[in-house]
Formats: sequence, structure tokens, C-alpha cells
Amino acid sequence: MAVAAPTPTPRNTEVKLQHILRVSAQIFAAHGFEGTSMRDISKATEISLSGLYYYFDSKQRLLYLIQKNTFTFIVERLQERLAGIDDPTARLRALVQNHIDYFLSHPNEMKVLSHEEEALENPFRQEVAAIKRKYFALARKIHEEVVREAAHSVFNERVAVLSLFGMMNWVYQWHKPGIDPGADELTDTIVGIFLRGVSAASGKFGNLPTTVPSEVHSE
Amino acid sequence: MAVAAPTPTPRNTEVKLQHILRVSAQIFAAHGFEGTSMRDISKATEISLSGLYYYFDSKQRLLYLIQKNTFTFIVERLQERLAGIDDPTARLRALVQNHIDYFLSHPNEMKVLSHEEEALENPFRQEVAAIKRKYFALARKIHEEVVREAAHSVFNERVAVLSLFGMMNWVYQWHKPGIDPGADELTDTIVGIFLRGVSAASGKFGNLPTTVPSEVHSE
DNA sequence: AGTCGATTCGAACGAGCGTTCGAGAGTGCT
DNA sequence: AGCACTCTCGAACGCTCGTTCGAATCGACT
Repeated sequence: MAVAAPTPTPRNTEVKLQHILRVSAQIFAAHGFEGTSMRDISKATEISLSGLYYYFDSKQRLLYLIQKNTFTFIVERLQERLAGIDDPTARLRALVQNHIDYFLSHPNEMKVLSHEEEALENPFRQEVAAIKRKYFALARKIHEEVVREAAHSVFNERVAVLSLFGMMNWVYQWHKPGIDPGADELTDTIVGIFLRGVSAASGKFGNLPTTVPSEVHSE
Repeated sequence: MAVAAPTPTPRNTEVKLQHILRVSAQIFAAHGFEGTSMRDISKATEISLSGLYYYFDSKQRLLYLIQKNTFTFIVERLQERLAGIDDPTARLRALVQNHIDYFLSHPNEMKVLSHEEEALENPFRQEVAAIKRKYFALARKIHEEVVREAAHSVFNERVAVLSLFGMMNWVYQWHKPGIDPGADELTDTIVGIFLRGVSAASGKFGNLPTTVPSEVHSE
């Protein structure tokens, strides 16, 4: 006599939860986390206000689930994509492509992730921050290898990588699907700017105007 | 007999309003616009809840005043600084320096400007959007001149300038005053990455790995 | 002393907030 | 039929929200 099956019917409750997460991400993206009420979510999902609480404890956990699912997926997919790639610049390109791909295919979730980070309170906040640290550490390692292979970068490494994230994470503020380029061209542009930009090869702009020319960027 | 002076005493009410704007920007930066109550502002300013409404009509107008003051100042200061500069790359440097300077000296106001743009509702929203368009158009013109003087950029121009703004506007998400570089070094890094990055000079990374090598970035 | 505008505030308004609760369907098993 | 478990919901809870109102205080001028 077997133990009672843990989930006798592999419920479609998980499917419905995912639906709620998707719809909620859309509303959070449009009106912000604090600017969205549970009643808004109830109307959009066509689930009664109290019915929502069958799927999660609190509005905070709802935000947490969206952020964690999104972020976890991005990091895991990046690791898969990196598996077959050795060349440092190709790895950096994979990083950017993975990020931008997701940004353009799941704009709502990404906006919530970028924009509502601070709306999360502290048991949850630290968990998401941990994933973020892991992601950033990976990006930094990839960048280090690029710099090592090429000429040395003249820039503060942390600042350089964060500038790369700046270019990527700002996309949600301006990208218009019909008008702006798709993921591939966007990736090319950002990787292009960053790789040329960060290399010490003195091209046309090897001598940049600067306030203090004699002591530029030295650490 | 002179006409009654328009403002017989040059009221310190304007000074007090500026104080309220400064304190409010700080709280909005910390908890978000929707996450901040008028009662929070009342406590922090030590002005009674109803007393605040002597200085502005509504919470919306408070946000509007912060955003408009901040943005107007940045644009005007940039125009002053550009007045004496002819060299295109020096002008671009002035743009970035002006932006980063303000970001680091008024982090709260800048965070509110970057983060709470969408919290503003529609009579106000359009006014701030108009200043933003003006600023962006100016940035684009400056960038055009850089590209014209140098080799042609291979990148979509709008995307390139928006990537520059991405690097600049993301700063508030990570910059830690004691740890990260100050305005000058930050400006050098961002201008450096962007200018090298955007130039067509084929340096070390003239041949970037790309998904579709034969049709890169063509418009 | 009296008047007037500028400034401040306590108290209250109606509305909306996140969350809880207990009751009731729906479904499959014995 | 009866039970157990999953799922759903209307109604209500205590609380906080942005805003309003009428009265009080202040300083300067007549």
C-alpha cells in the first residue's frame, strides 16, 4: 500500500499561478507595484479578490515570485548558452544576447525586475539580491577574460561592467517594438560599443579630451 | 506714491517650498512616489499634514515640481556650459559631465527623475516629457557632430545615444559615494567607452563576432 | 486698537487598501 | 452515500490614504 500520493492530480493550479504571475507582471509594469492594488489584479485575472490568496500569501510574495522566476530563468539560460563557448568575446556576446533576448520577449517581467527591486521587503529582497550578485559576478568574470585576452582596459573594471548593464537595463525605458531594432541588432550595437569602447587600442579616439589628461583612470 | 509692492516682503515661503521639495525628493527616492504618504512628508518636514497644502495643490504637483525644477536646471546648465565649446567630442564630454555631476551631487532628485517618470499623471506628465524631448534632441545633435567629424558610426544613431543615456542613467542604481569613483572619473569612463565604442575605426575589435556577420547594423 | 493678508494646523471626510474568514461548490475515491 | 481534498468567493476587518475645512495665530500697516 503506497503512501498517499503527494499530488494525486498534477493540478493545473500551477498553470493558473503562472497565468496570475504573467498578468500581474503586466499590471505592475504599467502602474508600478505600489500603484497596483490586489483588486486591480483580481479584475485583470478574473479571479476573486480572496481567491487570489489561495495561490500566494501576500502581495509581497507575488512580486517575489515574479522576480525570482524571471531572474532564475535568465541566469540558468545564460549558463546553458555559455557551456559550448570558449572565446571570451563570444562569451560576452552571449551574455548580452541572452539578456536582451529576454528583455524583448518578456518586457513586463523585465521591467518589474529592473524597476521594482526596492519594493521588495526584506525576507524576499535578500533572496533576489543573491541571484543578482551571482549574475553580476558571472558577468564580471566574463569581462575579465575579455580584458585579459585583449589589451588591458584603462577603465575601472566594476564601473565598466556596470556601464554595460546600464546600456542593457535601460532598454525598457525607450524600446518600441515596431520602431526600434530587434534583439540581434540591439545586441550587436551594445556589444559593439562596449567591446571597442573598453579596449585600450588607441583608435581615432585614443586621445580623449579630459579634465585631467595627465592622470586618467589610473587606479 | 509708488504702487503697492508686488511682494512687499520677498517671502521666505519660496525658501520653505524648496526645503519641502528637497526633503520630499529624499523620501521619494527611498520609498518611491506611490510608497510615500503625505503623512511621511509631513513628519520629515515637520510641517503639519494640512500645512503642506498651503505650498502645493496635490501630491502630483509636488512630484511635478521636483521633476521640473531638476530637469530644467540640468538643461539650462548644459546650455551654459556648451556655449564656449566648439569641438564636437569636447561638447559630448560636457554633456556627460554635466549629467553625471548633477547625478552625484543631487542623487535623490535624479533618482526621482529617472525612476518616477511614469508616476506623473497627464497634465504634468506631458510637460516633463517636453523637457525630456528637448534634452534628448540636444544630445542627439551633439552626437551627430561627433559622428560627422570622425569616421561614420556603424550603429543606429538613436540606439547609440540611448545606450549612452543608459550608461548615465543607470548610475543611480549602483553608485556608492565612498567606494565608486567621483564625477570626473565616471565621466571619463563613460565618455571613453562611448567614443571609442561608437567610432568606426577598426581597432582590436573591428571584427566582432555576430550572429549574422554579413549584414550587421545596416539600416 | 483694529484690520488684513499670510501662514499654520487639528479634525474630519469618503475612499481605497491588503488581508482574513467561513461557507460553499466541484471532483474523485471508497 | 459519504468522505476528503482542492478550489472559489462574498463580506467584512482595521487601517491608511489624499484632500478639505474652518478656525487660530502671526506680523505689518493704518
